[in-house]
Amino acid sequence: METMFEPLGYAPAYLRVSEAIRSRILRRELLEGQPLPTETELARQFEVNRSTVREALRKLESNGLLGRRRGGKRLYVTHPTRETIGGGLSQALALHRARVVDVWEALQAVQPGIAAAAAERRSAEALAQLEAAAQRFAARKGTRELAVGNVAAFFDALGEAGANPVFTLLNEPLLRLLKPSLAVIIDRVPQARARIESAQKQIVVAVKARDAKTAAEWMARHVRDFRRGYEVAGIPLSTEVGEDLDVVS
Amino acid sequence: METMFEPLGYAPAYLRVSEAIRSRILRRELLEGQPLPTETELARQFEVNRSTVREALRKLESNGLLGRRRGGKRLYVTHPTRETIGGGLSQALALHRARVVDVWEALQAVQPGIAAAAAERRSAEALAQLEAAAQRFAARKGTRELAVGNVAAFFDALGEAGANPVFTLLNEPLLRLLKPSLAVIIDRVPQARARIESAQKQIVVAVKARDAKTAAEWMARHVRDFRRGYEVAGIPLSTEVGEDLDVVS
DNA sequence: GACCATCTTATTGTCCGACAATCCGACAGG
DNA sequence: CCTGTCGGATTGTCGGACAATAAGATGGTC
Repeated sequence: METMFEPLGYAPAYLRVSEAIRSRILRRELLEGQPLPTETELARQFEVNRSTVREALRKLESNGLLGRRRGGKRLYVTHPTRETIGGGLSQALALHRARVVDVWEALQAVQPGIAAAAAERRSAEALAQLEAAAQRFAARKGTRELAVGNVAAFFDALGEAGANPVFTLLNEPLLRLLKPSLAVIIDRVPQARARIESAQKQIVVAVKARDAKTAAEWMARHVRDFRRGYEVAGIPLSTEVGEDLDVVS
Repeated sequence: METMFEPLGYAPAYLRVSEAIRSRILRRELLEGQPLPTETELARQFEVNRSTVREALRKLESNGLLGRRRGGKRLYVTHPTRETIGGGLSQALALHRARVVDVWEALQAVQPGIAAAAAERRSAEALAQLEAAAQRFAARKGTRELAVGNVAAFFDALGEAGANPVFTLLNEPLLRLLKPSLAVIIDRVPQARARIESAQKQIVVAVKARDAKTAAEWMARHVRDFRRGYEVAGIPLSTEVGEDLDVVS
């Protein structure tokens, strides 16, 4: 027999509490930055034990809906940041055995669109950020790690310039996953830095001129270059992206 | 003054416990499907109180790294599902005030790539799934909600056919966010169903023929059609995608 | 042996009360 | 205005308790 009846949903108290808070945050009845009542107070209002409240809070905390100020004790209403999302998503992708070629393919699909959006809508400040990022990379100073960070910063700035939160949020996990292999490329492929630098320059010019088509084309070329980088560096495309096991909270 | 010193990091016990378990899951020392020791046992091993263990478990649970079987009591090691990720991401996008135009733009960027990947790599079963989804939509029966569900199922099947976990995971939240507005389109635009049906047919043909280029082109057209749908249906593109406030756990 | 009902035990969900560490805000002094 | 001090509030953690129920063992039936 097919499933005729759903199990009648009994939800444990800690879930109901976390749902209650979550829904008020989503409904914007609790605003970002606003401090949450103390645990004791919440326990009083929900008429449950403080331990139960704490379990609910831990859920919301790791969803990025609650957070605390640096070194602080109280919880504040927060919205999930790029980092929160990026951490969760890249963790999930690592577990699903995503390979560098998968991530690269996604990058190839997404980035030209992002570049186009950035060219169309970039503000003056966003453009400045983008130029700054490109220049920081072009300075060529610093370790491999720094260079990789600067590449990521360029993509981030571009995403930001597109003023599309979807792009901004999707960018982060992809870059995070590519970073390790990108570091290898920069190490092993002598001309990598120069090629990246020139691509960034072209993209900046196009974005500055609000030329979406050219921006997208250069970006497509740029991303294709990464793939050649993998080949030249001798990184098998089927390498699994490994989560770096860093703390995500 | 610039930040000269990092705060020396003290992590509360519940965080250290959850990190310890998380890292063993990511390292695949704990395998999917494997049952976790009981709370009491974990408390014994970590030498902390059971309440502390429980807080750690709640975190992992809402990260999708632990879950329980239907109606079950014990926790098992899990990998984050499409739904888990999709829930979190769409919630985040809703909070960041993503608008339908933002989501649409992302769809426009991603979907042609997905269609191309599907055409190149689709297995026989995946193709069958895709055809089934298209036929279910073409049947035209059922409510608006059912139709919307079938549209989403088509995109899902396509993502699956691409055999790229990145695409699979990115697809879900975008569709979830579009669903409500898509429902309005199907309601208000008489020719919507017919246009979707024909686009799906063309895409299926291209995927079947392993013709990546055509698949991508039709998909691009298909997505562009959605935008026209918004206009005809009188949905402002700047409408914020509203999270439906459904339980995500 | 395979299937089923029943019983026992183990485990989870929830509560209570307690206490040390420490963050917060106020307040006084240079 | 910055710095040092102080009391109170709040969090992190602990131990112990108990009801509800899922999981596993037991034994009977075909």
